[in-house]
Amino acid sequence: MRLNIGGVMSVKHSTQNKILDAAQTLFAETGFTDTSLRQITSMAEVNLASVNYHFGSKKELIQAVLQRYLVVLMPRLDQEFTRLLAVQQPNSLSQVLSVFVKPLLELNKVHQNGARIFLQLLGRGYTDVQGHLRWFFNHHYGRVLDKLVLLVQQACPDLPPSELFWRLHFSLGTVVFTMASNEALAEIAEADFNEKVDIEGVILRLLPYLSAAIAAPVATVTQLSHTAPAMASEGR
Amino acid sequence: MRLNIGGVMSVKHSTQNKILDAAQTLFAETGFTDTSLRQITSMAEVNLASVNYHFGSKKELIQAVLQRYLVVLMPRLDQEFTRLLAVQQPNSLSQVLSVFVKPLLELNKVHQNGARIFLQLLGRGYTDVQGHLRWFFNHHYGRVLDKLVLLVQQACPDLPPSELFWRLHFSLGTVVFTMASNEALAEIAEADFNEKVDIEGVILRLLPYLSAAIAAPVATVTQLSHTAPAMASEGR
DNA sequence: GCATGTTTGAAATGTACGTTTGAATTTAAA
DNA sequence: TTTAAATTCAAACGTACATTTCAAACATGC
Repeated sequence: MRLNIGGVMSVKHSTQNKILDAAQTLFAETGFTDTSLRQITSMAEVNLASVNYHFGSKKELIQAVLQRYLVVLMPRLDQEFTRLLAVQQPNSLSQVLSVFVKPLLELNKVHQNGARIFLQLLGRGYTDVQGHLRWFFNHHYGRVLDKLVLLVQQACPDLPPSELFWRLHFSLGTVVFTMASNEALAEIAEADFNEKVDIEGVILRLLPYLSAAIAAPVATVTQLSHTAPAMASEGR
Repeated sequence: MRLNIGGVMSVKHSTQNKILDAAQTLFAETGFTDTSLRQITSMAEVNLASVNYHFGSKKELIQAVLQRYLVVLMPRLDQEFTRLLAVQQPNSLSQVLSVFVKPLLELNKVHQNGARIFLQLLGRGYTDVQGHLRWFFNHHYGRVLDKLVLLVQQACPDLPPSELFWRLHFSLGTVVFTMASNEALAEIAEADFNEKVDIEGVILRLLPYLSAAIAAPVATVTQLSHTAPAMASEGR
């Protein structure tokens, strides 16, 4: 297993990269388990065995596809979070969420449509039952996300920690699902509203939605009992 | 293929129902494609061939699993929507969203933990690439959801239709993703916050979040250009 | 230009899947 | 009790999959 540095063939069109390019496209479209190595290698026009030769297994190929983007994105995000944490005044929620925009869109430099593809892959990673991906992600990048939680906590001091936990996961769901079904949604939007929406358009639509959602007033017991017959153990 | 009405064996423990019960559990946990008929039939303690005998194919089994809940839920929702549409004053957004709570929780009468299982299945149906499910759903229940769109439109008259389209799908993502990963989330919540949360608790936490999100102020061009370098074609 | 390590190629291996088959068994009506 | 239909059962079928194998082709350093 060699890395082909300075070989006659450019790194861009090496077998490894042809595999990664085909894999990310098919993974984003169809999901990890529903994409076979045969589809990948035939789209990449390489031999079936080369996947196992270069990456070891399908599992490791999936991780390699994600790593291409994560090694660019996460340090950028970490840097932004650290910067925001350093300022004296706590940042507003929309300020905090806005720092995602640039680093995400810069993934387009990693690969054409990199931002869209990465977010779709992220969606697949969470909804396909890829246990190893959850571990992989938390193990490598858990620290970075802790900073995000801290920032949101500072922006919404009235939000109980458990409520914040749920709302951040609600928000993750919003993003991840939107990106997983991005293709279908964009098609409908164009057909019904004659509105061409790219990944940047979607991200910018998400920001005010998520800002308002995360900072929403916490429901009180009396409010809730108006709308539902029984109550969960709220006042613990 | 017979229907076993009034036989000596109660309908509840008929082969068909044993299959449906095992299938819904495994489908909700692992997804449709990642659950094999062999897993289902061995959990249900029935013969492998009985799935194809009673349901025809795996595809039709998936639809039958969902139908058990949809035939109960959708008429109830339709009734609630129609009622709200009949009143003179437009309803508030939280009023509109609240009508989901009761019908959803009544799915617990269909089966133990029916509400949770149904919502998990719904999530799987949207994230697994089951094209036939999208068709099946729209074909049978598209009319009901049109009423929901109308209600939200009345509750948020300032929201442009295309923005409402996106926000409703964002919200669908929130719900669907939350339910798909409900198990993991509930575990973390209990470990980190010593907080036992059932499906009702999650639904009630979702309501204020979604209300605020859908009704969020629409970002203006000037607001957006502060947070991002380039602009999508917003003022179409 | 030879030798060595790297990469590709075609074929085969073993496993798991959805589905089908046909005989055996159970059920319920006559 | 007889009889015909409905259901269950074990086994097999054909297909698709990830992975392995090993020989051929290739590149690279001496």
